[in-house]
Amino acid sequence: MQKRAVETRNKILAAAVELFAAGGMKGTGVDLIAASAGVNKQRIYAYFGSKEKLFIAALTSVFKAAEPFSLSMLEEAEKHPEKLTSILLENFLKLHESNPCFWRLLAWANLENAGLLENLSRVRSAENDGIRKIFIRAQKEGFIKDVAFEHYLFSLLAVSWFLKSNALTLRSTLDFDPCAEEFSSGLFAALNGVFSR
Amino acid sequence: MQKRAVETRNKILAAAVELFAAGGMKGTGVDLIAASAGVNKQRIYAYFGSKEKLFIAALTSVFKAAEPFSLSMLEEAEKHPEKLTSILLENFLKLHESNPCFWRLLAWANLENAGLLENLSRVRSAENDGIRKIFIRAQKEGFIKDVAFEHYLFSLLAVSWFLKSNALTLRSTLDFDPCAEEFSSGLFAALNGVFSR
DNA sequence: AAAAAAAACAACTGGATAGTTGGTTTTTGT
DNA sequence: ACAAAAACCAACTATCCAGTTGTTTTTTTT
Repeated sequence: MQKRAVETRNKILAAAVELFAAGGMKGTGVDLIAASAGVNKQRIYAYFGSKEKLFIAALTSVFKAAEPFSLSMLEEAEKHPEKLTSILLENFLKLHESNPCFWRLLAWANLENAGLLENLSRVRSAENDGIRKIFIRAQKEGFIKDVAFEHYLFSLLAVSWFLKSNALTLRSTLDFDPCAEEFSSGLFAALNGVFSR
Repeated sequence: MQKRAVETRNKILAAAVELFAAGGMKGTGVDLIAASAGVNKQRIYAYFGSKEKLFIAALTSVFKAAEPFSLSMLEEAEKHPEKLTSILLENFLKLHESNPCFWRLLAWANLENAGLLENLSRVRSAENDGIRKIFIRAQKEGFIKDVAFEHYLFSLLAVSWFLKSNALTLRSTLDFDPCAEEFSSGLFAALNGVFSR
């Protein structure tokens, strides 16, 4: 594949990420993606085969884009194991905010394309292993309560996810505003507290 | 409106809840809903006006259906304030499992129809006030750590939601299985622990 | 400069689907 | 029994959209 081909492929992928994140798979037309990428329609079929395959490509693409983030996070956590919980939460949230397509694409996939999620493989398992090591060290050094790593990680992922995915519903259902910056910072501090010994 | 009319209206609503939960709004045809309800198509337009209005009706319907659940939960928590955390978590999860359309419809709405969520009003704020009272009592009696109620409730809602909404993605991303029953029970016990004094 | 790859243009197929319309039948209240 | 409400049937419009095809133009490689 020539350079130009790679470029147009990337243009398509970028547009697909953006538009699929906004409208989901059923809600986004192939013609729209082509137009938005400034590319002819058949290029999509030439490079991706079908709308569904393009969606999968978009999904794995945002997954990979989220990786480099985690390295700097691990370094920071290594230096301050006593703040592990809030460091993780803040970075998960930052990841969501710097890459707004991530949670939406993932949420769409969970609803629309439950079947094709198995192919995602465990891209992130390396990162999770990194977190686990620090977690165990922090636990041994007495900074963190005696809970299983799985339960710990799951809770933090859940909180940061929920903060983004259900903000709208919660705002109208609860009597406090989870979108406010002071809410998330307070929440992170509180969780850091409860997980500390 | 006569009895029969109410019945067909309900048949339509029930089918809509089921099908919209499965396929979302864009992914579910009006003809399909009509067929599944065993009802003629125009009845839908006669009683609901449009597909979108039917969706809103379906959404508010599952919201109301989730209410009676919370009363028995509050009674249970009242008796065992020291187990408040796991009681809440178990009941949130039970609510999701006994009403599988709830989280899916809500998730669809968060993605597809962000705009129309404001009308949901605070159906559940009464329940939340009930939980808050017990929480504060449990805190005064020394069962629960010194965290704000908002942060506490939010974390529990997040965990129980995440358990359902992202089960598929997590299964292929993490190296443990959040769908397993022993995972959720372990998780609940762990959280009950960390929030206890 | 010629061959090959990449991309564009444009029109088309076929299927699905929201919402409408007009006429007929069944059920229900009185 | 009769009138009104409820429901059915069925065809129709208009539109949108995934995927295809054939042809022509541009770019790259050699």
